[in-house]
Amino acid sequence: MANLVWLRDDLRLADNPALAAASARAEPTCFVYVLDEESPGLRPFGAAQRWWLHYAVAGLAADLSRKGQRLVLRRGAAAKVIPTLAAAIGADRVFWNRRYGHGAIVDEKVRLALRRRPVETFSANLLFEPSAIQNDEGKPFRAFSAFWRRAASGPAPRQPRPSPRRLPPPVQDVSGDQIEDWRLIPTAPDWSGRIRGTWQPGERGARKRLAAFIAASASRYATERDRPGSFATSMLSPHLRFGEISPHQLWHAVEGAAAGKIRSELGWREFAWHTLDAFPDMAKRNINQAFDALPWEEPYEDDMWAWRRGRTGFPIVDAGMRQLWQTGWMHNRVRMIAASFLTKDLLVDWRLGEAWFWDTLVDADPANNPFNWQWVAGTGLHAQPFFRIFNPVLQGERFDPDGAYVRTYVPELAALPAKYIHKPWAAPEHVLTRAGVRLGETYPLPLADHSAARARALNAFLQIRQKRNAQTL
DNA sequence: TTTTGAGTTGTTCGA
DNA sequence: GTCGAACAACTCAAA
Repeated sequence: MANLVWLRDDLRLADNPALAAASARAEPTCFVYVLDEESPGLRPFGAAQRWWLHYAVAGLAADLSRKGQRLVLRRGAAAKVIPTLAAAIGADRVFWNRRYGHGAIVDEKVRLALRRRPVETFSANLLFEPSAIQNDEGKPFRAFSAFWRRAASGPAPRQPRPSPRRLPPPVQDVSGDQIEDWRLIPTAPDWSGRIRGTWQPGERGARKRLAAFIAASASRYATERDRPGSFATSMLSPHLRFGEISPHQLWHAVEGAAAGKIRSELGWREFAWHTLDAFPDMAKRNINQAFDALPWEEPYEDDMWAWRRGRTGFPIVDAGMRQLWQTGWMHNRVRMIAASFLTKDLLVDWRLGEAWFWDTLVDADPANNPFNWQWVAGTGLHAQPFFRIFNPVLQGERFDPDGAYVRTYVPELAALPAKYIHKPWAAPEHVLTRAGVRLGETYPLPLADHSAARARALNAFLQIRQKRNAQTL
C-alpha cells in the first residue's frame, strides 16, 4: 500500500491539491519529479528555466525533507518513468495536478500506461479549467473580454489552502538521481551571476516576492504597471510558471482598488493557457492560418545578434533586451515593444523571437510565451489590429519619460538629457559630445528606418488580405 | 433573428 | 499643439 505523487509545474507545499489529497491518507507516499526531455510535444526547458528549475527542485526537496519526506528525481519519458516507479513501490494510487495542451496529452498516455492503478487529478495551476469557460457554441473564446466576463459570471476561485501540517511517511529504498546529475546550472561559462542576484527561486522566494509586492507596489499597480522604470509589477511570473505560488494565492492576497487590474492580468494568463489547450501547437503554428502566407524576411545574422544583445540603436528596445539577457526577465510593456520591433520593423518570423525568449526568460511557459508573441505579431486572436505597430521612440517617451529604465540598462546613454534619450540620433552634436556618446562607436546607429519599416510591414499584411479576397472570389 | 457596437496594450495624418 | 478620423477583420453579446 503506497501513494505516488507526481509533481510538475506545481513545486510547492501550500495550496497543492494533489499533495494535500495524498497527505490526507496515511500510507507511505513517494513524491517524484521527472525531468522529461523525451515525450513528444513537451518543449525542453530553455537555459534560463533550467537554472531556475535546479533551485526550485532543490528547494522543494529541502522543504520536503524538513517534514520527514523526500523528493525522488527521475529522468526520461513520463509514460515509461511513472508506471515503472509506480510498480516498483507498489503504488495503489497516483496523484497529480493537471496540465494543459501537450502536457495534458502526455498525462493521458501516462494514465493509460498505469493501466489499473487509479489516478486522481486536480485543478491546481489555473483559476478556471478550460472546460469550464466556453462560449455558447461550446468552443474556446477568441476574445479576452468575453472570456473574462464569462469567467466572472461563474463561481469565484477557491480559497488557497495552507501546507499540510504533516506529511505521510516516505516509501523506503527508492532510488533517484542527484539534482547535480542533471547539469541544469551553467558552469562554462557561468552566466548566471546577475540572474542569481535578481531572483530567489522556490516557494520561500515566491512568498517573499508576494509579500514585498503587497506591501510596496500593489496599490500603485494600476497606475504604474506600464512604466518599466517604476518597478511596480509583482515579478511573480517565474514563481507562477513553476508553481511555487498558485494563482489562487495571488488572487486572494490582493485587495483594494488595484485588485481588479491584478486579477485581470491573471485572467490573461488563464486565457493563454486555455488557448494553448485548444491549440497545442501554438508555439509552432499561426493560430490564424491565413497568416501562414506572410512574407517574413530571412533575417541577417548580424541583425538577429543586434536584437538579441540589445544593439539595435533603439534605446527602449535595447534596454529591454539587455534586461532580459542579464536578469532572465523583461518588463511586459517592453516585451511588446521589443517583439513588435522584431516582427514589424525587421519583419522577422515571430517564432525566432519566441525561441529566443524561451531560452532566456526564467518565466517562459508553453502558453504565455507563444500566445503573446502571436498577439504582437498579429497572427493569433484578433484583439490586436495588424496596423497597430509600435513606434519605439513614442513608446519610450510615453512609458519611460525620464529615461530611468534606459539609463539603467543602457549605461552608455545615461548622461543624455531626457529629450534625446529615446532618439540619440536626433541629438545635436554638442549634446552627444557632452554626454560622451559617439553614435556608431559607443552606441549603434538605428538598425532600421522605422517609418519605412512600418510601411513595409503594413504592406505585407495587406497582401494577406488581398490573397484572401482573391480566394473568396 | 438581425443588427449594432465594443473590443488590453497604437500611429499617422490632416484640419 | 491638439483632436478626430482612418487604418481590417472578426468575435461576441446586448439591443
